[in-house]
Amino acid sequence: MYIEIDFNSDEAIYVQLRNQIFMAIATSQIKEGESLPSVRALADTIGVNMHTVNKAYSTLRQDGFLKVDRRRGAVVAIDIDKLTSMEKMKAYLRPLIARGICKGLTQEEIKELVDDLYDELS
Amino acid sequence: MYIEIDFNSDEAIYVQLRNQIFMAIATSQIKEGESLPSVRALADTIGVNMHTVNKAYSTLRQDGFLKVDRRRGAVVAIDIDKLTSMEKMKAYLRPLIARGICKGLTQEEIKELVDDLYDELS
DNA sequence: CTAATTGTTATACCTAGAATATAACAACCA
DNA sequence: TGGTTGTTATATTCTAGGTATAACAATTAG
Repeated sequence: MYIEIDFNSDEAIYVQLRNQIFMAIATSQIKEGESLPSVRALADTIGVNMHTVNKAYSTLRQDGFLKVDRRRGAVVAIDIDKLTSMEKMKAYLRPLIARGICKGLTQEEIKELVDDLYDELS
Repeated sequence: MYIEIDFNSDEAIYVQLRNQIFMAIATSQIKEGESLPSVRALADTIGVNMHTVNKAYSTLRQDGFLKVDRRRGAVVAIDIDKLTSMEKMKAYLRPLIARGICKGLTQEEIKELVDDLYDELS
């Protein structure tokens, strides 16, 4: 798993980490049932504190992307709840779409971006 | 202009404010060339500090949504730069799409959400 | 059995950002 | 002239992010 953190970004490290894990799962670099590195190991390789990685893992567990097993560590286990996922996605999307409309982006242009990203990420 | 702030949200007030102004412009509640309330007036009506509103206005100006005129205040003036807008949108969208793919959302389902939101916001 | 590693929790500390509170400035307008 | 505009400056409080140790029970490897 290739993780790259931008320490000069205004985005929190644990958020960057979370997003990269999203992308790794989406692109099947990590698959359902496979284990992620231990919090200490990953923290060591990317050069951050153990608790920063733990926070990323904890939020991923809470949002239904991981399950933590004593013997296997953090295992990818997606909790599929389409209704909730759609609602969350809609809430996240709303201000972005509004921003795009203000900037004159058309419905088709935005959906082309979705197509591009969907291809890039799966 | 109807602004509603959730003081218990983990989202910064100036970000909520920015997003609601996006939505107000997208839905034509405020139109190109029209003025927004003064920083002091808006701060007073929603019950926050003047600088919080000023920060929202400043970022909107910097991102090309407003222009500030001494005599007319903050005026809606969209700086259209489609290439930059598309790139920004793509960067914002990427982790969201990745998250959706992980949760099993299909390309069509995501584009339906875009359709719904585009209708809702224009 | 022992030693090392696992996730987890707790505590303490530092820093940066968010928000508030005043205050002042020049420019504008009634 | 007096009030309002956007803007800037300074100071304070509070919270979140990140780091640093430390300890715990459970598991695993030697």
